[in-house]
Amino acid sequence: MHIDEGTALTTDHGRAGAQSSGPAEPRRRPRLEDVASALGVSIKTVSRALRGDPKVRESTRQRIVAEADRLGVQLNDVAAGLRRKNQAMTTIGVTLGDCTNPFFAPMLRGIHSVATERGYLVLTADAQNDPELEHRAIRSFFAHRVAGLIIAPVGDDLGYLANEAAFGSAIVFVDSPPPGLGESMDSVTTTNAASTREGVEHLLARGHQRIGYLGHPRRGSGAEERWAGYVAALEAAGLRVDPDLVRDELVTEADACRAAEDLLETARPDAVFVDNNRLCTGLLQSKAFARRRLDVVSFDRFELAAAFGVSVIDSDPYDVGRAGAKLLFDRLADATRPPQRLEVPARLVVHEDPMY
Amino acid sequence: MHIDEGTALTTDHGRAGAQSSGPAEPRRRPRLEDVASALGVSIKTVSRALRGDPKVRESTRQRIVAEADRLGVQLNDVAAGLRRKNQAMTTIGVTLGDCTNPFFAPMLRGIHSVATERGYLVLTADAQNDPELEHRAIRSFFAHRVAGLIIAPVGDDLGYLANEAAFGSAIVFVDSPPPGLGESMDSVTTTNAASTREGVEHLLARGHQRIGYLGHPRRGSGAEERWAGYVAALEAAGLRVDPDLVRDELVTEADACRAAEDLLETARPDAVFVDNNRLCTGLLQSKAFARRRLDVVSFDRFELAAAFGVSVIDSDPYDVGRAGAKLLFDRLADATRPPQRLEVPARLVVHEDPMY
DNA sequence: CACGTAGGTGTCAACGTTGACATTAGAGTT
DNA sequence: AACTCTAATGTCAACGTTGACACCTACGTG
Repeated sequence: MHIDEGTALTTDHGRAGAQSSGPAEPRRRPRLEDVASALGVSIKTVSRALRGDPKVRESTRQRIVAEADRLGVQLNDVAAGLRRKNQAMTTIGVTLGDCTNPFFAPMLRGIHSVATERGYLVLTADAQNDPELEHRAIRSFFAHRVAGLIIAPVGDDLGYLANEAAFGSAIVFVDSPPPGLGESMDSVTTTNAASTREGVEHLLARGHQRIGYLGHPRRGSGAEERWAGYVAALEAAGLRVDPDLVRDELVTEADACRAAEDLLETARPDAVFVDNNRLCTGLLQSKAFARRRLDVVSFDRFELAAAFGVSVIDSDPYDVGRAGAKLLFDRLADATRPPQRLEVPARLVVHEDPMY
Repeated sequence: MHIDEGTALTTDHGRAGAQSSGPAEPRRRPRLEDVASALGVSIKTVSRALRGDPKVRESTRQRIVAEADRLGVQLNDVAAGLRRKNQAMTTIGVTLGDCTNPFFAPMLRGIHSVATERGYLVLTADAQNDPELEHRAIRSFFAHRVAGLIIAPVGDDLGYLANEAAFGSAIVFVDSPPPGLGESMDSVTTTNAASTREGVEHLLARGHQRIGYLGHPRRGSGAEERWAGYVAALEAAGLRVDPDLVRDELVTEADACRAAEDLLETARPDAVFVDNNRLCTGLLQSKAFARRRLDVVSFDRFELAAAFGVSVIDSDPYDVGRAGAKLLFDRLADATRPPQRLEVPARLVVHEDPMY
């Protein structure tokens, strides 16, 4: 690629030695100094002007901004980062246990929205449900000197983070509280137990007595709390938990699909509560469900729940994301305040089967 | 800030100076120098050892790695970035037109997978279908000195990127070719026309003649090509395009839902082709569809397509992501090669309505 | 008029790392 | 013994920015 004079646009600041044989020598990015020398001011003044420091005469500021625009000069965040306390970049890291979970996309959007407001960028990592990948991603994030971290954890011991927090990095957990870190960190979870109970009570109120349960492993992600909500609802209604109606330790959609075939065939529930959206979509894809549609309540929203008439317990993931990000920036602003544990309320969204 | 001797590591890192009045003074992160002085070698040697430079005696390397581990020293990517050509970080940026589109999550995973292999991190931005946000995100990315950029564009003139490419940044477009940049950049798209034609022919083969069309605006995202595929299939079958069967300029799910109500009620198609997944989920949520389920083929996969018996044209987004990321790193490795336009083949995945 | 004050601007030395080049020690060669 | 060669290590000056602090001017104020 040969860069000819016309490429310039904002202006041409071609590096003179045009007869250089080799091709594609990339141009050097313009820096503060280019503006400074063009205008006969110091680099420092340019720096100040571009960052909106008020200690610059308005007329100077305008000249500088104009020239910077003309040259296409933009502050180098990397260099600026190096100068900051802790060398922190204006970047936050987000690790997702599984980025294809439909819960996470809107959550990420919530995080983005807050980060953008504050002028931060978002690094993402997809742990693919593997604690080892999660750990590696987090290490990389710190090597990049993120200002903070939002973690939807998959590992069950993140003790190694305690270290990092001591270096001034803010850390917030979303979706599930900090495994292996006691109460010492900020987190955003949702009303797992109460909302599950509400969901199961909804099914009871519709006259169902035999309510199946599909759940993921009890550790992490509030699975215990959701289970507790299920138990509580049944007990309050004077019903016993029937182990035949329960399938847990399910992880993938395929697990849930298989479990659903089995559950619906053998235990014949009137209705089913599902502990998260991934498992619910598994259920919906089972032949047994297609044959005999029954009332379902799922934790977590998913696309098309309405079209299936599946009621969901929706802990608005966008809000979870925003709340998590806000918590992060608050902690960044004040490292001393006590750890916060936020609970975003989840609400039951009832959907009727559109096919009656 | 007072750095005390015991700063050590993975273990108990009580910040000793307990009597310090102000709380939470973060410790200083250990650096190469800490290892160097602990071992009586130069910083440079530590740098070499930690980066795997072979010009270090094996025994020295081991001592250094061990000590670095003990102290929790990790290379500072920010500082290293500053030293690199173009000050590029080991980071790539990804802008998504709409991060909640189910197409993008697996694509992002594909990008992550390649980036991780190469030791790069991924910055994401969500343009929310707003060209202005897209532009701002891209500017921020460059301020952070990303090595390269993967763009699923929403804006219809990204001419401002030409500049950046000249500074040595690699840029790849996914999903839709570079608007306003001619043929000058790498891109990954899919077989829009051919696969659409295949999808429509599938509907024709099932005996349908009146095939509705729901589509998004013709500019961008291969909408034109998809439309062309629809037209070609009909014409090949000796059918005319009936304008009553076509609804386009649809953007949101709600648009599609409304359009579907109208289309199904008034024009009474036998089957429908939908131009993307977002619109398809809109269709599926319409009352008209719930009442009268008909054969549907949609471009782009979405969760639960199988459960609805909707056939999809699946341009495996994971592969698109991987291909895009590979293109990016290839360009980073060789800026001079001619721009590549990759087409990932999309294949028709037929699903039968599970309810018969 | 000496003196403080505030508003602009500049100088200098970092930040943590690495490229270029210098140095040293030891082994091998004549 | 004088030499070359190589492997291993070190020194120094960047990279582009900003914090700390110095300076200079103009403008009160007593």
